[in-house]
Amino acid sequence: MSKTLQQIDYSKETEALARFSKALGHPTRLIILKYLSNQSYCYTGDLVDVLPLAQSTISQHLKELKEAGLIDGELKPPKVKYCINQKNWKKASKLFSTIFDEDFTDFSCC
Amino acid sequence: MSKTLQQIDYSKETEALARFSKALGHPTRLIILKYLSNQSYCYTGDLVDVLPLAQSTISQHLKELKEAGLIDGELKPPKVKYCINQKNWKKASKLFSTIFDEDFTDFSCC
DNA sequence: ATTTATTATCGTATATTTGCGATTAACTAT
DNA sequence: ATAGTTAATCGCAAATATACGATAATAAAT
Repeated sequence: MSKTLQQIDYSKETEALARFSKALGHPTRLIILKYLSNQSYCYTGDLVDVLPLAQSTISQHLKELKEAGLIDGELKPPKVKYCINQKNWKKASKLFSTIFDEDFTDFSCC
Repeated sequence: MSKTLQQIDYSKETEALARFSKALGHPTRLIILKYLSNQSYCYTGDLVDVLPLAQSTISQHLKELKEAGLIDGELKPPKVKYCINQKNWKKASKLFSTIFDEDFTDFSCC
């Protein structure tokens, strides 16, 4: 009686929220986003100067944030200028709001 | 010139937010939390009935949510009654709010 | 003491993530 | 054309995550 599996069809919203959450699920990436918000934009090299991680590692984290849609990269040769993707950031914000809404989970319980 | 590494000392808040995010970073766990919020509580078996996943897999996801502090489990032999951990849920809510605050990232950019 | 019901844990396989150094690619400037 | 600067990608290793079936644990009820 194996409960076959793979693919479960999650809703678009669930998929999206999981994606965003996963991207936020590493301290380094949170630091990057925080830095990015303070500076409004930054280059890869700025982060390499700030973080005690190899350039390749930081580049990888940036890639993940970009693939999750949370940041954009713009070519400014020979640099790359990163900034937060406002559209998706708002989308993420809304999705997290629904989760943490009062009536999502305000129960007397256990 | 290796940028030694491991351990980076992230702030408590960053660690906590990463932890919560990671726990939310899988669709199945979001479904579980959603279910849990609709029912206010549930047993493992309820989820096994609902989700197309093996009992052991679901138990594992519950464990992760529990270890992240997002849910509590109470023994009601032979069942286990799960519910959302309101205290940590609020904590998570606040942490995510700080991230998605207006002034965290509302810039003209790129 | 045995059986039943429920759930956690173990062992395993596979996939993904995280990190590194080395290399390549892209574009400037000489 | 060559050299310089910056960042992405490749290849690798180690750790973690995700799924499963099988087994163990827990407590109730017979």
